[in-house]
Amino acid sequence: MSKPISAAPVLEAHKRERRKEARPGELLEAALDLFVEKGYAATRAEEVAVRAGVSKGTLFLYFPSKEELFKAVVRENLARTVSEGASELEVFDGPTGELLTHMMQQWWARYGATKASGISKLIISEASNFPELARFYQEEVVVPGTELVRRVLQRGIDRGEFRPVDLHHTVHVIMAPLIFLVMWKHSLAPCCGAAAAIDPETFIAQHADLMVRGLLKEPNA
Amino acid sequence: MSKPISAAPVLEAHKRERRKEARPGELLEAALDLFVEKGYAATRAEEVAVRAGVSKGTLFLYFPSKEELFKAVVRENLARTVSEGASELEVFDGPTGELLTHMMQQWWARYGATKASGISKLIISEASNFPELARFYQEEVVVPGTELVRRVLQRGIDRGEFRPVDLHHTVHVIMAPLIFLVMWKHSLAPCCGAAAAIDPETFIAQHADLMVRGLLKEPNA
Amino acid sequence: MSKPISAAPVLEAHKRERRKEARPGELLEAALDLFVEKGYAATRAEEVAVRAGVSKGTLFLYFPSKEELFKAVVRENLARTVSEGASELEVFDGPTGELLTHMMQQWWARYGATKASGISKLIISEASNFPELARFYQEEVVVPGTELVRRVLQRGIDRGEFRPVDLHHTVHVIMAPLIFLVMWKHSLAPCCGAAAAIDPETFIAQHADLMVRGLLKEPNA
Amino acid sequence: MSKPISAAPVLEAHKRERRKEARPGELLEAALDLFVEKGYAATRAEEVAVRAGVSKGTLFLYFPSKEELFKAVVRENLARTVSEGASELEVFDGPTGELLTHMMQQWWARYGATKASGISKLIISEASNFPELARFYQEEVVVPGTELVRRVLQRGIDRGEFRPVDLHHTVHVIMAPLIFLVMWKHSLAPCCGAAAAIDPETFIAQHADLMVRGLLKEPNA
DNA sequence: CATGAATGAGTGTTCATTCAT
DNA sequence: CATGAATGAACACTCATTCAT
Repeated sequence: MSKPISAAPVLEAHKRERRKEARPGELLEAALDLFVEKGYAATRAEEVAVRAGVSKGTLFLYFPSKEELFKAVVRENLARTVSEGASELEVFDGPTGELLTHMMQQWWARYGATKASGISKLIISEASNFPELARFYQEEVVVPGTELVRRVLQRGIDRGEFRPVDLHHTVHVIMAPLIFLVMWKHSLAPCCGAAAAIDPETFIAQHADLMVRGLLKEPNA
Repeated sequence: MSKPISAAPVLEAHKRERRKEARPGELLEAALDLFVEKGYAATRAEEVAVRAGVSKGTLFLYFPSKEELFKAVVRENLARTVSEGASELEVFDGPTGELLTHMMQQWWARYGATKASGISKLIISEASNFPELARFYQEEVVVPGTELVRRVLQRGIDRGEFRPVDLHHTVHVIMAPLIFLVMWKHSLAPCCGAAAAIDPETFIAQHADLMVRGLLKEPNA
Repeated sequence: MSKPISAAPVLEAHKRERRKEARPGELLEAALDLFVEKGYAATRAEEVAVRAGVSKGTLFLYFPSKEELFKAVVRENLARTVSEGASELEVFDGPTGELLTHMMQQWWARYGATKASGISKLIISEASNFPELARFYQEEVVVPGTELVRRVLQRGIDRGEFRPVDLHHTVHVIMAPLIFLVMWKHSLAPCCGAAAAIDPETFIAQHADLMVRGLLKEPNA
Repeated sequence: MSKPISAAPVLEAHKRERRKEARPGELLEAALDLFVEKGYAATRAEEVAVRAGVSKGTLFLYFPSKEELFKAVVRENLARTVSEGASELEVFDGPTGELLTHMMQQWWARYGATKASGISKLIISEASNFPELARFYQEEVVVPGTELVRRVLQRGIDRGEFRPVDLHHTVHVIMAPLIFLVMWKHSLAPCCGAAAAIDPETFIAQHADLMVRGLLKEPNA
């Protein structure tokens, strides 16, 4: 009952730190982790707060509702994605097949391999519950992404490297395995044994190789 | 079969001629629809019951819990998928490129285009919350499916039609756009405008064409 | 730890009684009690449920929200009030002073003295938080009530018993002490000592006497 | 008073020339407004602080809790009310009917019409949740107020102007419409259309006229 | 067997109150 | 003294599950 006269630093767990600037970011990161890991519904607001090192109340200090938090997570992580690869296209000077291969590898390295790729899985999983977000994703990510690939294909055709193809569907055929890879990584990959494991780099290399061979006018090499 | 001559209310009999043995099936169908459309968490047990035309209590008479209902939905629909295409491979006698193309088209017609494809979306969306199901799906669907494709590829290589390739990853590259198509159909497709719409048959045709061209030793014809 | 082999009737508290018909009424009554006693905000939904002998969930089975419960309580109890005194006016044949006195006494006996009068206090206390209800009360209770009194005054004037007066304000002057009585009963009365207590019947008698004397052309008797 | 010749930001000084001693008063005023307008529970502490132009923390620097703030608001405003009309009675020399009428008009002008009258509404609305305040109000306001009116009535009777009446209840009958007027002003008045509006001065004049006529021995004039 | 009224643990959200700065 | 970021107890409401009928 009597306090020990120990001089030990009793550093309290709850420091009530004050750092308004950092909080939203910390919360968004925690939320991204949990939403990706467990899905929107299975993630409790308090969990997010705790993982971010704050109390439940603090979460609602920065985001008016769980739904808004979710939307913020999506917007935050999509912003980075958009228009990163566009610059590659402009400066590249080699054969289009190499450009296409390079861009796919870059996409994986810069997005697919990162935690942020979880939001693609998230959007697709929760699309029906958040149609507004689905449309947002469609317009802000899918459309620009498709457009980018379309321009690469057009470049190949214009330069006489690629056969003329149904641009619209070919674009999706090129992107589909990339999206698949992200979905896989965030769903079945953690559950399936090492035997069935997919190595992303090899997978993309193989996909790129097949695509380019299929597109080239003269697949001689 | 013969009507009783009693004056008792006979109206009821007509309204519900539902055979009781069909109950579980009707519940599973209703559940599949709703789980696919809204996800596991966002689907309420009562909704399923109502759509199946029974009361809430009846649902729990056949399935001990919502979770078990979910698992049953998955197991039920997985059964249909497995081992349908195997027979095609045995009897087919033409070039492997045509076989591959044919099998992809059949897969879409018999599975992808049906409501049952929703369980692929379901599994992938809920994998982290139901790892047991994910593993089940992996073993019962993914592994046999990949095995099937692998054998087709092997056939092409053995017959000297296809180049020798990294079988493991090529198999996934071939399947990825199919899975993508299913996910797309059950997530973003309902939200995106007609302009960005994907026509499954064309998409698969284009995919198959590119794959086969990429695989063939002599892609002349 | 071991159960006694007593044969005593263990009648369980939670009988899970099934009586859908009665529930809304029971809940409304419990809610009326508590809202009147503690106000809208200070009354917890679960309290209402418990007092009605059901669980929290059951309350929301019958009323979609606490606010709707509140509105239902108001509507339920106001329905009785309206248009009860109208009939008196039609059949009465004596002097208008007596009619007025009689109606005031009846109003107290049939409404003021009952638990339902608490909703008048409720409305007035919560008017700013439920403007919709305030308007409802204004239109459904205040307006018809004033109209009734106005007709009584007009009768007195038409028959040459009362002086011609400012009808609009006189009506309110007549009703004000009645409303006051209800407010008093549900606010300060429970707190003030017996010395300051107001006897409703005497209060109304005195009020009626003064009013009638003030209205009569020839206050001789 | 003289500006420093420094180049330092001087803008701040102008914006907030608020003297610190005035804080509690400003908080009480803001609180009175909000409590009257929205009730105790529906008024958030931060709202009060914001309206008073200070931060949330400052409020709790001056008042240990929301409840104490509420009590302070009541006590503060009750002080003004008490013992204002007593002096009138002493010096007035005319007929008691005129005195009574005059006092009622004065009460409205000096209390009823002011924001302070809101506390009467407040007390009555929250009496059950703050019985201590109710008793306080009863003793400090109601009892002295009643006593004052009683003395006026007694004066009228003693001077042979008024009939002998039941003093206790008559006093309340006289005060009731005044209290009603205050309640009305702070509850239904803001919601009801102009048609049903009550003009306080006319209302009080009519009430006074009827009272005096009802009390006078010879209501001839 | 089937029903649907009833339950209560669980979750999102609010807000009075605290305290490091 | 003043601030406002942080807290956490409290409450409205949901929904899977139970069980008397």
